Amino acid sequence: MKTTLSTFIDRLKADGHRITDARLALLEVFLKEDRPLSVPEIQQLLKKRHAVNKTTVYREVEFLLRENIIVTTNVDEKRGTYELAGTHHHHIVCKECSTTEEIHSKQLEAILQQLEKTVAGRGQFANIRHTVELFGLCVSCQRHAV
Amino acid sequence: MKTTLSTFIDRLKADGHRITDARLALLEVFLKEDRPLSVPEIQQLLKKRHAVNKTTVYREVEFLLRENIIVTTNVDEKRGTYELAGTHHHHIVCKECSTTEEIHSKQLEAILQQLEKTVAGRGQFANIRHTVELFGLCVSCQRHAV
DNA sequence: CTTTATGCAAAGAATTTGCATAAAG
DNA sequence: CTTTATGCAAATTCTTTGCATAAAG
Repeated sequence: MKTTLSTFIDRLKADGHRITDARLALLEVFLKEDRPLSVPEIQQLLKKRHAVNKTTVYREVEFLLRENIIVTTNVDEKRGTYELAGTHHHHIVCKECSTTEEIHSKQLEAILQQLEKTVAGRGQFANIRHTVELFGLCVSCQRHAV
Repeated sequence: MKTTLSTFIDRLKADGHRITDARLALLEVFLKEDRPLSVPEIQQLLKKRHAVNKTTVYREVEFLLRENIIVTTNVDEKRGTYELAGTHHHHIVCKECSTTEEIHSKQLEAILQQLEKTVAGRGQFANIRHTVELFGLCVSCQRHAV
């Protein structure tokens, strides 16, 4: 199934949530960018179309997490980063300039699922999710390297 | 090979770096705790033996990263976390209380190596490293869950 | 109307920077 | 001595909180 704005709107309405300008704006940004975004980045991107207050962005991100519309990624050590949930995949991120590419590996996914099952089986943890990120130096930054 | 304090000291001396109290204290904490630590955590732990200024901790962490003595982990979305480099492994972290357990999987490691090789082969990224973290709810937090 | 979302201001963390001093070797 | 490391204060950046107002349905 394809992820579109109206899918999300329907889902939220069905669960009795309100459709507000800010909420729509956030969803559009996530759909358009289709990559991990931090709150400051989202705010920056929103300035162009429909400025949303910092606090509201933080709260809306929490809301979208609760609704399982977005998930946490770990492409930035120091800031929370989020992306649409449907599109589960991993990234390779440039250590210097943060350029991001997606990585797809069925094999990796399979191993991770198995691992999660094993860990869950031990009974120590439930409700497991994972993040996998690769980091490297992109071509352009390799050239400019010292 | 076992990782001991004197190994690190020798390595640093050999590279012409100074052995200072703060540097030793940081190394000891990393060796003792053997888990991902954030700068605020390190500072807290150091208070007991040999208090080190915040700024110094940040700078020392950068130094140890440059020397490849510690590496970045991603167990905390919002803060930088670091652990000794030799002991490469992954973690499962409780979303609620941050209790951490190690995860070892040769299979996972093998896939990741292969993946890194593939990505490197495309020529777009060099010098690749990865982070893998699982997140879940630990037994104790499952009980207290709403 | 009633509830949920928003914005603003202020507080709290985490991280970084500049500069003067101290300590290592 | 010379270089490298340290500490302190101040500035930045990211995130959270309280409270009053606005908007959704």
